[in-house]
Amino acid sequence: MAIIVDKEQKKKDIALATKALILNKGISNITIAQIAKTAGIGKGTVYEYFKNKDELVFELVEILMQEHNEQKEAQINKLTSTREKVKSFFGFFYIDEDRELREIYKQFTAISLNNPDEHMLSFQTQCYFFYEKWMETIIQDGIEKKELKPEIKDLIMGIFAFAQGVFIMSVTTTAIQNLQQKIDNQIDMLFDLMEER
Amino acid sequence: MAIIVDKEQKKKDIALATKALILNKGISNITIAQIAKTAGIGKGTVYEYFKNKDELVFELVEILMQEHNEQKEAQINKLTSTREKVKSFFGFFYIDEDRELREIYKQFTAISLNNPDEHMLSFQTQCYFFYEKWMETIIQDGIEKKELKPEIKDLIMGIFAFAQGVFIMSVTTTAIQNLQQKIDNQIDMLFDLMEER
DNA sequence: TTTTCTTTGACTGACCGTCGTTCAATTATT
DNA sequence: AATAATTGAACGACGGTCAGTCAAAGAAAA
Repeated sequence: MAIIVDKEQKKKDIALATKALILNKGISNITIAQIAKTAGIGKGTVYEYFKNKDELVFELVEILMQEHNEQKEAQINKLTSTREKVKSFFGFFYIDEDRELREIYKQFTAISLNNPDEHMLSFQTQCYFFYEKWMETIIQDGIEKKELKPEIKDLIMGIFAFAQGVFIMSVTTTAIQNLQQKIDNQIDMLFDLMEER
Repeated sequence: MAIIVDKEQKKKDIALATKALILNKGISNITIAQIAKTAGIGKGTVYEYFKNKDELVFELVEILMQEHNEQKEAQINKLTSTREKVKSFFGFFYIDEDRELREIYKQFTAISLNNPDEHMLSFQTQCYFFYEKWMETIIQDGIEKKELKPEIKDLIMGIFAFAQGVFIMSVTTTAIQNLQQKIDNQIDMLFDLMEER
């Protein structure tokens, strides 16, 4: 046999090595040559691990989202009120700590809109159901603690789409001045309607 | 003197000539050479009217959105109930007649996410405020007719973001089975809460 | 008025530089 | 020796540029 490298690990290493570059310039303004140089490898090697530039962003999204989910779960577990848990969850779209993932997510969304690639599509679908399930457990907990009316279930997933939509607007227009306020308001309105008193 | 062409008109002509191509293949999978050939002009001429490929999509969005707004306004004016007016408004995201604009809008959103170009940003911002104002007049009318409680004003713009978000999800995942149902449901829930009885 | 000259804007495609992608050669390891 | 991994030169496709061509139309001359 010969050298055996952990392909998955090296893929991650390359992606992480170019993270800063991608965050600062955007994947569409970077060349493969730059990527290779930054990662300290040859241009051809990039293609051993990635089909194309877009896949680099995909890999980064997967890595950062993994990290993010773990951190967020720990954060949310510290909270007691369901309202605060939900706000923390959607904090992704505005809190400073998540800025990097948010930037990558933005670029990833642009890629997804252009090329409905098989892998990316199924990944995004998995994410959707993962977050849906997660949110359900948070809400179910609130219902069982008699904090919330059961009808909230029908409405909570709407916040998902709302947050995503207003985030896109905040990037593509100059009309959204305070993203946090917009999202928190929506959550507050929902909870004001759905809290047991 | 020499030939004077209506630059604005010719720009529109070129954009419309390549509409089908852009709709079918997506702007990122088309070459300038193809565009020129399809429009029956030289490659250099394309650059007389457009800075780059992205601007072609921008031009198409402007043209089709103009048309769309006029048609939609006529449609909405035929309706009487505020709920139906709002549903018709957001029908943009799912009705078959708007498929072309929707496809272009999708590509335009991807472009906007990548390059926060000055002109596009201000165009999107204008659109945002235009639609906001339009929606306000529809809602105000409903309030004056005692169909709706005034509090609906705080909630209606949320539907905008929601619809945009769920539309993006319907493109980037396979989780959204029935977009129309999702949007109509949200509108119905809002109106059920906000109708005077 | 007719003819010729001059100017101008529109248009073009050959050309250039860049960049994504490939692959034959090389290196490293067992 | 055999195999895995790496590499960067080479290739080809594409976006964008620009020097030159052309047709229209006013200006000048006859």
